[in-house]
Parts: sequence; structure tokens; C-alpha cells
Amino acid sequence: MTTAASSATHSRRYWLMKSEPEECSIDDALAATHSTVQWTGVRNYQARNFMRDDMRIGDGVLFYHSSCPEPGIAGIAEIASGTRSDPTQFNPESPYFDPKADPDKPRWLLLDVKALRKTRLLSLAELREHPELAQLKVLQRGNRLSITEVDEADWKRVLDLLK
DNA sequence: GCCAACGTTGGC
DNA sequence: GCCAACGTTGGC
Repeated sequence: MTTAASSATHSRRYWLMKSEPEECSIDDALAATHSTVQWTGVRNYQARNFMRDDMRIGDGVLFYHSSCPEPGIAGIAEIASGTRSDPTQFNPESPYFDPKADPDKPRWLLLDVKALRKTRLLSLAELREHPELAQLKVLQRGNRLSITEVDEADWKRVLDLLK
């Protein structure tokens, strides 16, 4: 395969992204201009690196509600941009302010996420009832990452459960 | 580079 | 509000 051909054939990837619905629910995202929101506030290097290095426009996203009465998958979205500097790191008024962030060398990034549709709430409890989903990162013990990769088989299983 | 202390996440 | 789990910080 030629270099040009191989670079043109990167496959679509899938992700689970946590959002606190009090801050940005799937309804909020769908109501935003172009159903698109800036995914701000990521303050974990591994999650940042996923955004910077691995996510591509068009990748599929399971939109997950966390830190709320009913945590679970609440919608489907997609990655809608590459990364750029997250301005909240420089804003002392923001809960995401990072006093160590250097405007000349931003350490935190965001990208755009476009909500596609709201689904029924596929709760964390229900996800745990499916042994075939046991490898989902969000179900794993001690998982705290706000962005995790979802393999294609799990993506399809989740979409099947949402039909 | 180790590792204890501390802070944060997030389900319950 | 509790607390397990994990990440980060900073002294050494």
C-alpha cells in the first residue's frame, strides 16, 4: 500500500465522553448552535492526549452523563473539530482556571463535539447487567477518566441496546 | 526517581 | 456525605 493510500484509510474510532448534565447535558448540546459544544474543562493529561493525538473529525461519541442522579449514556455525538487551546485555563473566574498554564504554551486543549441525537438513558446499572460490555472502560473498577476509547464491537453493542 | 500526602472523581 | 481509587505534587 502506498503512503498516500494508508494515510487516507485511518478508520473511524469511538469514544465515551463524560459530561455533568448540570453543566452540559445532551439536551444542552442539542440546543446549542449547530448542536455543537466546546468540550472544555479537560484537566487530565491522558484525556487531553486522546483529544490531541487520537480523535478525528467524525469519530463516534457516546455522550455520558456523570455525577448526577442517573449516570449513564444519554446520547450520540461526534467529534467535530481538531483541538485548540482551552481558554478557561487562563480565566481566574473559571472553575477550570489553571494558574500554571502559560498563554504562550497552553497545556489544556478542547475540541468541538456535535450532538447527533438524544437516546433513552442507558444507565450505568443497566450497562453493568450486560456481561458482553464488561470491557467498557467506564465499567471498570476505579475508572475516572472523562474520555475513554470504545472499541467498535462495544460501540455496536451499545447502539443495539439503544434501538 | 521515590513515595507520602494531598486533591479530585464519581458512584452510591 | 462517604469513601475507594487514582492522579498530581513536592520534599528528599
